[in-house]
Amino acid sequence: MAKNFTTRKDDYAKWYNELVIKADLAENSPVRGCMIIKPYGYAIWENMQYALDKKFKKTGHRNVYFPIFIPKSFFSKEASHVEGFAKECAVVTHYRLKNDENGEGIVVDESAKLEEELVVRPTSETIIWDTYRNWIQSYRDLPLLLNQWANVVRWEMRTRLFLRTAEFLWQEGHTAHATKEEALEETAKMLDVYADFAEHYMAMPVWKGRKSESERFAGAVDTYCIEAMMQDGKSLQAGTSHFLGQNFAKAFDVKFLDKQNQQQYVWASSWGVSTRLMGALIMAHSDDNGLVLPPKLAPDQVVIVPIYRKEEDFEKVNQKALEIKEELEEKDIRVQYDNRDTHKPGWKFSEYEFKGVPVRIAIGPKDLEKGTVEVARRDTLEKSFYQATDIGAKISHLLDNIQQNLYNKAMDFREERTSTADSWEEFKDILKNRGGFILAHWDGTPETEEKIKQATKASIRLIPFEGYDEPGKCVYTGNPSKGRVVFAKAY
RNA sequence: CGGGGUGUAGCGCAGCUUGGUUAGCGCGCCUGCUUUGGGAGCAGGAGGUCGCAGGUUCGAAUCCUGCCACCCCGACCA
Repeated sequence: MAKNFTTRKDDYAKWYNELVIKADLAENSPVRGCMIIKPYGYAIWENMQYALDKKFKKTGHRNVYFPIFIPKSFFSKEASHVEGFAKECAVVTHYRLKNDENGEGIVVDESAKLEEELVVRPTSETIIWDTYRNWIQSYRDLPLLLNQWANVVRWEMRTRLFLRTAEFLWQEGHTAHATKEEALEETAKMLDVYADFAEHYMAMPVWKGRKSESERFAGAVDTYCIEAMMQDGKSLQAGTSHFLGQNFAKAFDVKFLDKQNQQQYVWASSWGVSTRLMGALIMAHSDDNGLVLPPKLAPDQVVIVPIYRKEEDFEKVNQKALEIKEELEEKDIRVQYDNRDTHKPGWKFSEYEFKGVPVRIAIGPKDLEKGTVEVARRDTLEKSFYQATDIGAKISHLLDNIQQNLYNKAMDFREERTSTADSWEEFKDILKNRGGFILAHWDGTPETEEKIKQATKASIRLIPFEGYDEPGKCVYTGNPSKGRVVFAKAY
């Protein structure tokens, strides 16, 4: 049991904050709103990156890198895009510092003012589409399927580690296509990639759908998203994929000659996931004993702790532990053998439990006599003894089992906390007493959406692609509705 | 930017109301011995511009003024 650790029931927000700090994932930086991602947290992010990057490559994308600075004038070219991001942009205005003449230390050198101010990218559509103009002339240049891993800055008022920070890490895909159909297909395909990643790697079930007009990306024609339920019943947008139509092509004059020798504007998509996924991962599975990580993303899948009293015990235990480590590594299991004598076993147990290592193996003199090892799984906190023979296959199987169990648990939780509401009273009652997702009819107007949000703080998280399109009456106005949408309070 | 709160050792805090020896406590850290199957015990030790600046006073962590920083709750957002 972790010491001085807030429980979820006690204060969910505090539980999250403490978990991030105490599990050594990240900490606040000297710069307000920015975070320092620590080695353990970064290792998880690297595992996410690696898995996603493979999927991007497999679907035909290649990586590029565009500058962090964007000329201010680029931003004004797509009207709704500027409007969406203008309020949260950091701007570089000078390029030199100097010693203050009055001895007040280093100051900005006013004489070194930039001719054109540079915006620190909040997203890269503008600079990328300005460049695509030169890269695309013919239908033979299409499709152009590129992605970049980068940092972006959005000057947020209130921040929380991983969930919302002024600077965050992400990946942004930017694709160009000859036809609308192709661009739409790409938008849907990449959402599927995200959903697949969320479910199979993060062990986190997600809803797929489209955003309402008010939640749409600034500059997009349509925004698709995946939404996951956190353990407090709130929804977290885990990934977005945008159909940009010809908006950016027109703003940046990106045209190509088709087979009929006709000039046409290019069709576009963009899509991204960020370090926010770290927040999602933490809140999807962790418990009052600390972090719980799915084996596929855990930096260490197994930790081996040796138990001994005397030096001669250690030599024997150590030898066996090294054998087991090797057997596990042969099965491509990421394993850490912690034979430090600076910490006691009990301390190590607590430490790795708090850090969410999926499986712990303890080996002591008694195990050597019996030919066993003690195996503890983090997800259920169960301990059992395994015969040490063929340990690699057994643990490999156990890791698969844990991965699946985490998914099932998250899915059960989501199902249990998903309701349908057919009246306004019912809608309010569910939000107040149960929270979670509510499937309800909506008349399709931004006005109603806004009123519901004002009244309940719940917003439309997504409009499902399929399966919920039977007509009905809006839960708020009673006006005709084309189908149910998903309402929830959101991060 | 509105409302609330906090700045004292690496971290978490007490002390401030009612000014007065050398500023304390817990965790962590260092040394030694004993320990090691769920966060060890004992002994010794290191570590402080009390957020910053000014003022009141014989004397300020403590009282007064100004400033700064950070956190929480709102408005904005992936």
